[in-house]
Amino acid sequence: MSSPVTSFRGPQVCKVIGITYRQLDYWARTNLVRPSVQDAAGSGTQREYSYTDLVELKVIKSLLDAGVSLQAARKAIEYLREHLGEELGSANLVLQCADSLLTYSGDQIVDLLRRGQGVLNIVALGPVVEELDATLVALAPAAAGAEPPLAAAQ
Amino acid sequence: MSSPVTSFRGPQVCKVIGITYRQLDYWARTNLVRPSVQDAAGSGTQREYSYTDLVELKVIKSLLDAGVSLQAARKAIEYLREHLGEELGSANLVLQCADSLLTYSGDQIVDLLRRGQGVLNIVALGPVVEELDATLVALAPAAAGAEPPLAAAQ
DNA sequence: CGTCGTAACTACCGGGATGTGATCCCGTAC
DNA sequence: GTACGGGATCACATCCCGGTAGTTACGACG
Repeated sequence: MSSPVTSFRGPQVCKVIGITYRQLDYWARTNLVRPSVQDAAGSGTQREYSYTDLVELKVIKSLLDAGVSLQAARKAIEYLREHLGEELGSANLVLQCADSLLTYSGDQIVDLLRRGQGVLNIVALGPVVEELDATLVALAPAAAGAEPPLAAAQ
Repeated sequence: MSSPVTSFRGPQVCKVIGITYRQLDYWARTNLVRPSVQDAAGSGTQREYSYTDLVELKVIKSLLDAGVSLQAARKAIEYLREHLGEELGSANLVLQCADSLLTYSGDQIVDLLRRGQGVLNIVALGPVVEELDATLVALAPAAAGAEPPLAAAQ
């Protein structure tokens, strides 16, 4: 029995995340998210993204939809990339000025607001990952039977 | 005894808020924040901003510093403008997708995070107004003895 | 080998936002 | 009336971002 597909080609990624190919291309070329399975090597080759890449892309898309600039999203993803091993399902990615951090309770956020000096951008990662997984399942035929590793691991 | 100055000219506003004249000009011309005391009428005239204008400008600046786009800030300010009469010192301006709202407790924010679908941008208005007032006091000579109405009212 | 489909790549363009330098215009002082 | 300072306005340039369309190149197929 063939193993589930765990890599995704560019156009599939666009469909799953809800972005244009141009955005994906620009984000790859400017080193925001390069495909970690297989990067492109010129015309005719293909980019292959991992599930983790998709999580990052999904977070970026959520931030952009919320009105956060691409520049700020870049910084946040750099931080997230260093903490992907942690339990994301219950974490919140918090952007505070140029810093990012993960919080795991509402109290932590309230505390940040009280001690902070203005603005927080908060990404609840649970819902983001859930929506990603749901989209992967819904588009499974189109994505060649791709199986969300997080869902499978649970 | 002369009454305290309660309006601010363009360059003073730039100094207080920490933005360039170009930004102030662009924001006025594009109807983000027009001076409510006296708008410009061509070269040689002067814009005069009220304290409320300064609060709005300060919130915008805080949002931009946090990486929020000007477009998203526009929406937020439209909402804030309709609720300025409320107790801002203890309120949090929360941006959720295209909607904005004011919350007054950490519990409300935690609840929004649980029920929401991704990203919140939160402006703690207390610290923003406090920093504005502190800057006005510190620059009082430059701002011709301007007195922060909120501080005076408290 | 030629053709085709697919995806990557490239170039141009436009919109948003802002920097920079120059010019315009008003109010004030002499 | 002239000069000046301050602020508004204008024009051009730059950067970021991404849309659009055309070109390039690879692998599959006959």
